[in-house]
Amino acid sequence: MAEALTAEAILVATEEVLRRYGPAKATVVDVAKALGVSHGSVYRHFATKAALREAVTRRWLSAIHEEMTPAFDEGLTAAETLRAWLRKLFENKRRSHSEDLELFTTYKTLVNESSGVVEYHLEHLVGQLTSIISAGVETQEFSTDDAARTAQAVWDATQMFHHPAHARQWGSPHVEDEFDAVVSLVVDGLRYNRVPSATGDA
Amino acid sequence: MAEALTAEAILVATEEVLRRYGPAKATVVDVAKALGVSHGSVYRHFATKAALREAVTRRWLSAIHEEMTPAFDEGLTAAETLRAWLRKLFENKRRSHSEDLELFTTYKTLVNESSGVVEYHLEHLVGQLTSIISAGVETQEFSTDDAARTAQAVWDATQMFHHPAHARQWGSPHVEDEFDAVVSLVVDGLRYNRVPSATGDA
DNA sequence: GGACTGACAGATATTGAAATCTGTCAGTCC
DNA sequence: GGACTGACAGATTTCAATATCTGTCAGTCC
Repeated sequence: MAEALTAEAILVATEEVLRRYGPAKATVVDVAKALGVSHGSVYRHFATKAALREAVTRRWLSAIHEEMTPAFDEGLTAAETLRAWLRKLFENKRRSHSEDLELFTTYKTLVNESSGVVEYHLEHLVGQLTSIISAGVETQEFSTDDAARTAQAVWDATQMFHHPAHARQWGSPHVEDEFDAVVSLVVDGLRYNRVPSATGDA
Repeated sequence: MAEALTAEAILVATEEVLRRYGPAKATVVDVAKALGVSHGSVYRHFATKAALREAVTRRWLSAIHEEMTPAFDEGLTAAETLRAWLRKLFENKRRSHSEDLELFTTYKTLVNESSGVVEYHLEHLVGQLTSIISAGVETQEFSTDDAARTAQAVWDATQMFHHPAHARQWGSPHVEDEFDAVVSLVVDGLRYNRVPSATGDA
């Protein structure tokens, strides 16, 4: 008798099937075939096809979490840490988009299917941003009375460079400059050493 | 004999047909039927179906241009003018999205079909932003060495509040707060009265 | 007895023949 | 003679039959 069928093995096989056939064509029967079992066996580990896909999505997103965990290098200012984090996120997205567009599209589809998982993922990343900003507030480099709210604002302001809806622009020769311009604008907005404006706005 | 068939009349009829049937079902034959002419007549004014749709798109976008022309009220600071302009854009988009989702979706489809028209539209709006920012630089309220580049950055940073890909979030109870947070962050980034940061970032 | 199979019902997707649409143009009508 | 028509060819879409897939479960096999 072969090794026992594990959830892990099913997830690996599902990823492979998704990669080969794409999200529209990948079936539970294909996954079972790839594993050399009947498709009924797959259902002993995952209640539905949707649950199986969601597990794959969760797996993929948690890899991003690890990859993105911010490095608080002692020699770096908060602005540098923030800039590096945003750049790493952008580079990762852009690379996976340009190097394997098909797979990128596949995961985009999966992610759209399970909004709950995405929400958690986004909260996690904004949480990482919050910790970077909080560290900057601690050293009086940044100023904000609500780090979480400001982190969300930084996230929102940089959507162009991580939200897949904007992926088409990632190939443009101007993106690089636009990224720098937006990040600079945002970092300037965060800075502490600012004299109160003479003409405050409502 | 009835009035002569004009391009204008065809555009109006096309808008109506698009509204009723949606972009997928609206045909040139439908437009001709609505006008009481043969579909061959429509082709005397528009070379292809795509050209007809593009003309409708152009018409719709230029209405937005007029609506968005910024009001340089003497009593307002540049920050207030900028904030008001961004808010008006957001409110318009949000309203047309919530009040007639079907029509909003229809125009989203049309816009995706003719990328050239959109590019011009975006350039026009960023141009309006540029004039607002330039005015702020003139009064020393804002600081930038390249108003056009900065305007593009402001546009990019506020994508969440005007790009249709983010429309789903416009219904969330948090959007209002997120809009304020992003705009405040951006306006802070633009301000002139800033002491050079002690620890500049690379 | 617990992991697995495979046949099954209802739901979903595929396919190809028939219908409709796009774009053209010779001909009709003031 | 210029605005318009309507029949036409090729491209696209629709629709219904057919095939495949999802999820279940009674039964098989160590």
